[in-house]
This record gives sequence, structure tokens and C-alpha cells, in this order.
Amino acid sequence: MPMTTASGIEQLVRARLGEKGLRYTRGRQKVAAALIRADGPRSAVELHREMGAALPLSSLYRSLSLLTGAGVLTLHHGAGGLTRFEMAEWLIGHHHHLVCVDCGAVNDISLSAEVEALIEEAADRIAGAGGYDLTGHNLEVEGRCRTCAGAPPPPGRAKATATSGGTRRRPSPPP
Amino acid sequence: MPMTTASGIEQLVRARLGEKGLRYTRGRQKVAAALIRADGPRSAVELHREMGAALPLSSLYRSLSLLTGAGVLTLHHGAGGLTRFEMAEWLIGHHHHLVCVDCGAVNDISLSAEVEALIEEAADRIAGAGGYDLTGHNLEVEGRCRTCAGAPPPPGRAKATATSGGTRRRPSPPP
DNA sequence: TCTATAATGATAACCAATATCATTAGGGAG
DNA sequence: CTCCCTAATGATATTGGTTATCATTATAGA
Repeated sequence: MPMTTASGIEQLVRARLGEKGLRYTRGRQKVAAALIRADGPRSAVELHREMGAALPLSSLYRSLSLLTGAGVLTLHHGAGGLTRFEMAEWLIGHHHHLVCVDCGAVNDISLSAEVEALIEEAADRIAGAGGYDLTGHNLEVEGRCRTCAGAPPPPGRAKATATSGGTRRRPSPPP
Repeated sequence: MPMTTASGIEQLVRARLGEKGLRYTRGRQKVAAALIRADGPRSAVELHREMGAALPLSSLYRSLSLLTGAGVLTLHHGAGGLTRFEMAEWLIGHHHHLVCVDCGAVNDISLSAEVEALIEEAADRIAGAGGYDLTGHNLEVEGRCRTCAGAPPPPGRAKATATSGGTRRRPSPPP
């Protein structure tokens, strides 16, 4: 089980970079800290805002890439076509995501051990059948968050742009 | 249960557009046909190639947006940060995805009824707890496809570009 | 056929993400 | 402690997927 304190995680990150011959720079520390603080994946722009532009975007992007390459971060492609990063599961534990199909907000969630076990088993079987080398799995529970479900988007809070109306859908079953 | 023949699906699409006051143009027919033919989500560029550039990219993008807005298509954000589209579940049935973390290829998969039921139940509970209005769920089984696992990427088949090395990871558990 | 409106397609604009490159910082050898 | 080599930074330019614009064309209905 991964240790859960922020400083504990930072230790592991520092070690990981060290054994790869990479430096745990102040900029990289800021990025890691911001992502440890977060309760879900964050995009470069979101991080840039959350950390008060304490790091130029170009450096931020480079740090994110490097940390991902080092296995410290994992990335997810979400609403608005933008890439969101979060600490790898060996640092913060296995989990899944609850995403808002309207604004693209993402929150970490966990499943019961039983459901988790069944999914794991199913994933294993499926990957094998498809000739895939299984690396993981991720369940995305999709819905509309409280604010998005409540008021019809006050024109100008668009956190996600996506394919023009792409995230704004309400399929409604066949007539 | 959704009807499964290609022409049957096209009927439903035509009807859906009709009741929304939209035309089922030749261009839109081509897009729908190409996506019905596909065995998984496709990006605009992939479709453009697959249909022999029979439709200018600008029109293709517009058709994809329109069809998505009409509930005929659903979109997924995948490798390389690009948006992939596929026929909505009420047309081709509920399913999940097997994705290659290296090249970004995506294939449709299905789960057993039991696992599906459990996931559904869990999703329901989770959405409720988070104050979300549940709209659906999607399990992504992640792995490396046969070709990507086999040979170390013959430098120049990069279907996915992503965050420079973003998709190229092999975390390996804590030391 | 005429007309109002939707749809098209070429083009320009946008923006997240990446590459480039001169400058700065850090760690090890001496 | 200083020098030096290399990694890291940050400003800037560039790429590429996607969207907006707008004049032109096609379509349905009167």
C-alpha cells in the first residue's frame, strides 16, 4: 500500500528522479506539490492557475512531460481535448474517476474490493483475448455535477470547450 | 435492444435527424456509414483517411459536431489528445473499450452481464454520493497491442503523439 | 419556379502542446 | 571554493487538431 502523507509521496518522487539521474528541481517540486494537493487530474493550464503562475507555462509543460516519463505521473485525456495529469497509482493508490460530461470536472473515486476484483478479473480476460499486454484499467463514471445539473450553464463558465456542443448532449433513448 | 444491421441503424439516424429538423445529407450519410463500419471510435483525421478524403475536413468536423449534438454520436478523448467519435450506445449497444497505451488504438469490448450489473450498481451509488446526475459509465481496459508489444516502435509509425513520451511509460512499482 | 433557409467548402483564426535555443543553475572534480 | 560540464529553465516560435467565418450552393416548401 502506498504511503499517504504528502511529504511521504514527495520522498518517493525525489527518490524516483534520483535513480533516473534527474534533479528534483524547485519547479518540479511545485508541480508535484500541486498535484499531490489536488483531488483529481489537472491540466497544465489548471495547474498554472492553481499555483498562481509561479512557473511559466513552457516549464510547466516540460516538467509534466518529464515526470510522466519518469513514471511519477499518469495522464488522462478529457473534456475539451485537454490532457490532465495526476500522481501515478503506486504513489496515491488505485482509483477511478467521476467526470462531469458538461464542465469536464474530474474527481477520484474508489470501488468496493469485490467490484474491483471482478473488474480486474474481467480486464485480465479481455486483454488476453485481444492479444493485449494488460497494463491497467480505469472506470469512468459519467454524470452531471451539481452546478451543471442545477442551472442551465450561465453563458460564460465554459471550463470545457470540446467539439462544439460535444459535451452538451442528452441522447435520450430511441423513440 | 438496438437493431444491429447497418441499414437499420441508418434508418434510426435518419429518423433522429428528421425529428430535429435536420437533413440527412449525403455528406452526413458518408460519415455515419464510415462510423457504422468501424469497430471502435475514430478521429476526424482517421475518418478522413478511411473515406478517401471524400469529404473536406471542414465539413467532416461540422458533420461530426452536428451528429454528436443530435445524440447520434458520442465522443471520447484519447491518445494524442485527439477526439474520437462513435455511434451512440442506443444505436450500437452498450460496450466498453480496450485501448493501447502506446499507439492509442481503440476497440470495442463487452462485459459479462454480471460484471456489467455490478458496475452499473456501483456507478449509481457513486454518482449519488457525489451529487452527480448519472448519465453513463465506461471502462477502459488499458494495455499494449500485439504490434506495440512486439517490436520496439519502428521509429515512424507514431499514431499517437501525446505529451512527448506521455504514452510511453512503464511505471514499475516502488523500489 | 421562386424563395427562404440549411448546408457546404475554402479559408482564416484559435489554442493546447511542442520544439528551439540562448541563458542560468547545480553538482562534482580538482 | 572555483571551474566546468551538463541539466534545467524560460522566452519565443511552430505545429497541428479543431473551430469560426462567410460567400456559394443545394434543398424543401409555397
